[in-house]
Order: sequence, then structure tokens, then C-alpha cells
Amino acid sequence: MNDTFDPRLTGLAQEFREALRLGVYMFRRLDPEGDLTAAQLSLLSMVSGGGLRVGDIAKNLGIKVPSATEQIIKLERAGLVTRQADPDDSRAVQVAITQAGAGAVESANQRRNAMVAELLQGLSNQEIEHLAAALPVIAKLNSSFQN
Amino acid sequence: MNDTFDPRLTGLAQEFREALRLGVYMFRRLDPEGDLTAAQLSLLSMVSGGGLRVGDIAKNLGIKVPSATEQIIKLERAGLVTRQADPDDSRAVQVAITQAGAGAVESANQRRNAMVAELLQGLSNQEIEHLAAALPVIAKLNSSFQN
DNA sequence: CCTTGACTATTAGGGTGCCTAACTATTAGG
DNA sequence: CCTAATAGTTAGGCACCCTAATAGTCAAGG
Repeated sequence: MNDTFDPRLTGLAQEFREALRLGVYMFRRLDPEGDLTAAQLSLLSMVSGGGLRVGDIAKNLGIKVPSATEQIIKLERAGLVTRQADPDDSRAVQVAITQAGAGAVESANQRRNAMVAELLQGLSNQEIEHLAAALPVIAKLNSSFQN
Repeated sequence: MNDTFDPRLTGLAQEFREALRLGVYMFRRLDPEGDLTAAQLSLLSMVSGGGLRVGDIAKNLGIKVPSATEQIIKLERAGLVTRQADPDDSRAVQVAITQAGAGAVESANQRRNAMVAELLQGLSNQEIEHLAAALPVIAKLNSSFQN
């Protein structure tokens, strides 16, 4: 096993971990007044593009199936999604967003995006470019981390 | 209240929020085998620079005092920190790292940095540059968010 | 002094969100 | 058919955060 790396990478790793910690902080505090928790909004946004099976939702969210089930049941009780047996495979369950769910996603996203956009307004153009360039890199890191 | 923003900012905000969610995921799952949880390592790293009071720790971590107390008690039971009344103000409690605690921080940081560095190795030079340029921006966003 | 109000930390109780293990129901292959 | 694999749910548990209530200490004014 190779555990020696370019020292610059190790330094960047430390810095990246620190940024992750700050990100956790921000993520947690974004729009605490809203009706939807961050986890619920992530799930709802995901199904708002079209019905998905529980397993797909779990995989896309990077959580285990029982954790997805738990959130889905909460959302169903709140009237924001529906659950129906997949006609092609009755083991599977199709989760679809309701009209109320779509409205909730819309307003929650607006509120949160407005809060973040306000933060972003405090950045220079160059800082915004740096941030925008890095976001796909973070997404890529996450997908390689999933494996 | 102004809730209209440059639409590019709103799009970026959406993308940034998604990156935050992914970051939370990575942060939590990094080194799940280690002795320290992510939250404990954050706290321990913080006091490793010198003793701090509970309130300061909570503020620096962005959590409430009772949550900090809870973590500190766990770490104390594990022998990684000590708690002593502040000689200047016996309401306050000084939290200091032990030798075992310092060792735990050291090895946990190494393991986690190695894991992240390995992820970073999968990036191109340009991607690494983009990431490195964005990390200070994230730190800046966080500090303006604190207010 | 000594009381009152502010401050520091802890305790008690609660909630979210994730996990693994065990189970049920369904599908598909030999 | 029967068995193995697959999809989801249920049950139980843990990490980590919160608010409200409490105990102890400090500091300032009467």
C-alpha cells in the first residue's frame, strides 16, 4: 500500500478537509426556519424530475436504503410524495412528487438559493469564478469517493 | 428586503448547495474505521493548539455550549482531553489535550489526509488548481455567514 | 457587605438522520 | 418448482445537535 503522496497534495488535503468542516456548518444552518430539512429537500429535489425507485434514491443520495425509506415515509405523511408499487416489478416502489411537494421544493429552493446568493454577492468576480470552477471538481471527488 | 439577484448567482447558489451536501457526505464518511469521529477530531484539533474554554470551543465549532460539553465529556472519558476549572474564573472550564489526545489527532489527521490525498490524485493538475483556488473562497463565505 | 443580574457550564429531554441486522415479498434461473 | 437474488420495510441503535432548566460564580450598585 502506497501511503506517500506529493506533499503539496497532503497540504491541500488538510485544507480541503477544513473547508469541508466549514461546509458542514453552513449546510446545517441554511434556512433553519423552513418547512423542509436539508435532507428532505435533497430527496424531494431528486424525485421532482420524475418518479424514482427507493433504491435509486438511496444510491443518488449516497445513503442506505432503510435511511431513504425513512425519509420517504416522512415525506409521504406530509403529503409531499406518493409511493406506488412499480407496475413492472411489484417488489419495487415508485416514489413520485405531489403538487404540494413540487411547491415545497420550489419555495424551499428559492429561500435557500436566495440566502446563498446573498452570501455570494460579497465575493469579487474573481472569487466567484474560482468557486464556480471548483464545484464540478468537488462533485467529481465525491463520485470517486463513493466507490 | 431585496430578493432579486443576478440569475448567474442564483444558479451558482444552487450548484454550491449541492456541493455542500456532497461535502457533508464526504466529511462524515471519511475514515469510518478510525477511533475518532469527525466531530471529535474537529474538537480535538481545536484544543491541540492550547487549552480553551468550553464556550470558545462551542463558538469555534459553530455549535451550542451543551453540545460541546457532551463531546468534551466523551473525549475526557477516552482520556484524550482534561477538564480543569479556570484559575482566573472558576465558572469557566479549561479544556486541554492530553498526550494520548495529541497522538490520536496526529494519526487521525494522517489517515484522513492520506485518504483525501488519494482522492486528489485522481484529479488533473488543472482541477487541483481550481480546487486550491476555491478553498479560501469557501472559508471566506463561511466567515461572512457566521454573522 | 450583600443582593441582583449576568455569565459559564452542566443536566435533562428531545429530534434528525444515519447505520446494521433481520424480515417479507417478489422475481428469475436452473 | 425451488432456490438464489433482489427490493423494500421494520426494529433497534448510535452520533450529534438542539432548547429549557439548573447550579455555581462573578461583578457592580445600593
